[in-house]
Amino acid sequence: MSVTKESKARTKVPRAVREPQMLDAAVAVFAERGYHGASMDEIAAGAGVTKPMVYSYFGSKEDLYLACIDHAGTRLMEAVDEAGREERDPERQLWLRLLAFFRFVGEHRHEWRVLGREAAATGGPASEQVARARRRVVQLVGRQIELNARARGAEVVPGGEPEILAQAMVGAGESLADWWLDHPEETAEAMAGRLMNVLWMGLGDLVEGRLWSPAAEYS
Amino acid sequence: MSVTKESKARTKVPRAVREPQMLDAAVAVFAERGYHGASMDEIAAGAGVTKPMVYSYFGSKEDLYLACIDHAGTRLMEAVDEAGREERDPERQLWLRLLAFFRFVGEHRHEWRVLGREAAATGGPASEQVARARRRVVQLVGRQIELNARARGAEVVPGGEPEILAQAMVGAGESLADWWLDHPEETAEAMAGRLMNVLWMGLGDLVEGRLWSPAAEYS
Amino acid sequence: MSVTKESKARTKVPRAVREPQMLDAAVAVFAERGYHGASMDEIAAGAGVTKPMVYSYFGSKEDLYLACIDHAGTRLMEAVDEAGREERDPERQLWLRLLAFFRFVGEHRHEWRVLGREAAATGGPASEQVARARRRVVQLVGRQIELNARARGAEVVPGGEPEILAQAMVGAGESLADWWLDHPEETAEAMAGRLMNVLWMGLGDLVEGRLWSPAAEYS
Amino acid sequence: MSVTKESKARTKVPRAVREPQMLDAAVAVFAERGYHGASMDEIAAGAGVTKPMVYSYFGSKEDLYLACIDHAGTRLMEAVDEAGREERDPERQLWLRLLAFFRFVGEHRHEWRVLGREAAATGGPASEQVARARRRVVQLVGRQIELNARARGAEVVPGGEPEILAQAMVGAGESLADWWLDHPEETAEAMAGRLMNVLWMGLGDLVEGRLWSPAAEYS
DNA sequence: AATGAATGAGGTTTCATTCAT
DNA sequence: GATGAATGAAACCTCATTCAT
Repeated sequence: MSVTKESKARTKVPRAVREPQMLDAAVAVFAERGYHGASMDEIAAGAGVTKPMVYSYFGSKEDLYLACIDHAGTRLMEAVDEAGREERDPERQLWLRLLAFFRFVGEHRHEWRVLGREAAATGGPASEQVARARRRVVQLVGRQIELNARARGAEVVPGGEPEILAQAMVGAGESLADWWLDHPEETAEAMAGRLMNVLWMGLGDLVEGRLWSPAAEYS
Repeated sequence: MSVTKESKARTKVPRAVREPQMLDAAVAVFAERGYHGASMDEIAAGAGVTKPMVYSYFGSKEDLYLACIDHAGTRLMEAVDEAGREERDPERQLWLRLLAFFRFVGEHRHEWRVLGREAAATGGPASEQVARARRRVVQLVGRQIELNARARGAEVVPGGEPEILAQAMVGAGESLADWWLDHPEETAEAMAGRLMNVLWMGLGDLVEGRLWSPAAEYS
Repeated sequence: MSVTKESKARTKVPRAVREPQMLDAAVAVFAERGYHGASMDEIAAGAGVTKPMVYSYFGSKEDLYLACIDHAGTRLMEAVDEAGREERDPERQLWLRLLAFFRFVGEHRHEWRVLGREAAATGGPASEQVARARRRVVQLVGRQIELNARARGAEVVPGGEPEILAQAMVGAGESLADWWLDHPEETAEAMAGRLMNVLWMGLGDLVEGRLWSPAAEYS
Repeated sequence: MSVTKESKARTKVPRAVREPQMLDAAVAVFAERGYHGASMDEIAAGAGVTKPMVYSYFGSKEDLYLACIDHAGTRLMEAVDEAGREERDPERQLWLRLLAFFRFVGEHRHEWRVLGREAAATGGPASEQVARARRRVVQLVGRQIELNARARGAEVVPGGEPEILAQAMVGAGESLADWWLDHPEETAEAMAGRLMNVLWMGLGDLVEGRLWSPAAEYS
């Protein structure tokens, strides 16, 4: 008399399971289409639920977008933060974190995309949230730079506040990441190395043959 | 006695005048809202005409977008190209062009925006056009780097092909430009100087106090 | 106390009910205005729903049109086919089917209209579908003619392939049907009789006083 | 000093030349797209003039349409009328006029199309005009039938008023004409012969081998 | 006589959002 | 908790029609 269980197995999935599914689907769609181009229909379909479910969980399109920003920002911060936690040498710590950044970008393209500048074009109050999340990343990089400066004995970084340099660094990183997408034969290590070279040694040193290389200083 | 001219003079403006008006309005709206977020109604209103006029002149939203890309890309290229045409010293040429770039960005925020990465999210054949325009910019920067490397005696730039470095450089520039928008108290010279510092001397030099400065070398 | 049921009962009608409602409304509007002249607004209003519902059910105007063609074509075929299924005498079978055709036209003017030549003017892939549906009707008539010819001992119908004669027959039928619309005092039997006369006996016989009449042969 | 004449040769074309050009273009577009589907832009372009010219000549889209109907109707009437003017034998006269009809259709597909049933679907006051034009054709055919009946000694045509038979005849003719478009290997003579067979001899005679043939009776 | 420029109204289609079950 | 059904608003685009030159 009992019906087989699989006939209608889509009922009563706990929130803890449904929510991440939706977030993932939303991140993927937002990354691919942008905020305005994304449709709640596609997001719901991608998560395997119906639209009213999405609304019941996240309230509105904008709120869902904010949740995506939070989600992606937090995960990126965690990955980068954890990467150099044990390391005491600031230069090596920077390297480890740059590497973690590129690995994150490589493995979570979608997440990084929604943090990118494209997202800021929304215009509504979501722009603020995106800007805040991005600023957190930039600040983290800024602190790292400051640390390195202090380690070398400089009280402040000359030539610009650390945050400005960090801004440039993050932009360079994102740009390189984009280039990476079209050249998947490169490794995260190679990409991180390039960024380290550009920023750490400067073009000036590069053209005179002074190369920064992880192998030269760390086993 | 005479009314201000702008109040309601919307009759019979020749095409050569209307078209740039529309292009400007379109660039402004696309920059502010992104491709998907922009509405033809708003663009038309911004140009002081009705929608059908815009369609009669540009055919479709996508075609209008392409025209904007072309317009902005060409103007940027011209500005940067002309800046260093007379200069023979590659380093100073790079500086002049960086400066021209920032001046262009400062004076044509909208134009630069539509060339940014956001534009690539359209998905249609417009993405190709945007990518092409951006690649032209990157290639120009790449050639500049190569020139500088050769001037210093290096056959090739170590640490990565010039195009990759250019990619990072453009990204850093765009990121700095964004930061600039929130800090308008800075001058284009200061911004260009910062980018020059980051890229030319390298963080490594910066933290040891070696500063590149235009004032030091050029009167 | 109770209000009439039809006033505003627009909530939650299941798909199996709404779809035919929409089809009927669409057939009516397409018949009256033609494909280009019909507006989705009017169709939706006719079905008592809003436009998005129509799109959600049928996808696009052209798809809705195709569905109408299918619907009408199938119903006409069924009516005509069923009419003579039990009859063994070919002549009487033809008569029964002609009668069924006119009855269908009389009771479903709209359906017949959308199958008419007007439909072919769409230009898109819908024209193909309309042509196919019409061809099915013509083929059915053609087979009927062939049957009659064989029953009278003729191997082939002289004077033209059956399909061509069927083509003329269908055209004559449609034209008579149109005339009928302006002269509703006539019965379907009278109309079918006229067509039978024209086609069966030929003008040549008619002018010599040889009349075919159902009453003369069938009680 | 004098400019070459060809540079701007589109000024001052007399009305007697322009008007037929426009009518022809309009007939072509209306025939291909139907009333609603036709655009004044396409018509103007097809005539090689600008839209305001069309409006100055014909007033409105509907008026232009009416003019097309008139034009086509008149030309068809003239062609058919002239065909049998000298002929005294009614049967041969019918044959000559049927032939003229098919020749007209073959050579002026567009004109015939706008007289077809498709045109009646406009809904506005134009429908009346179309109906009137069509009725003129049907009446002409009707008179022809009556003439033939009288020639054979019948006072009235039994089995239906001549106009009804004419209606069927015209419908059959139009349908055959449509079929003809897909089978251009047939000649106008063959088509007219088929229609003559269907209508004159009747299926009843055909299936018994009694064929009407122009060669048998007329050289 | 002729036209480039311009528009208001209306077309199809999509989308975020909400009921009623 | 979950969903099919439904909608209002707004998007892109077209078209018949009219001025001003």
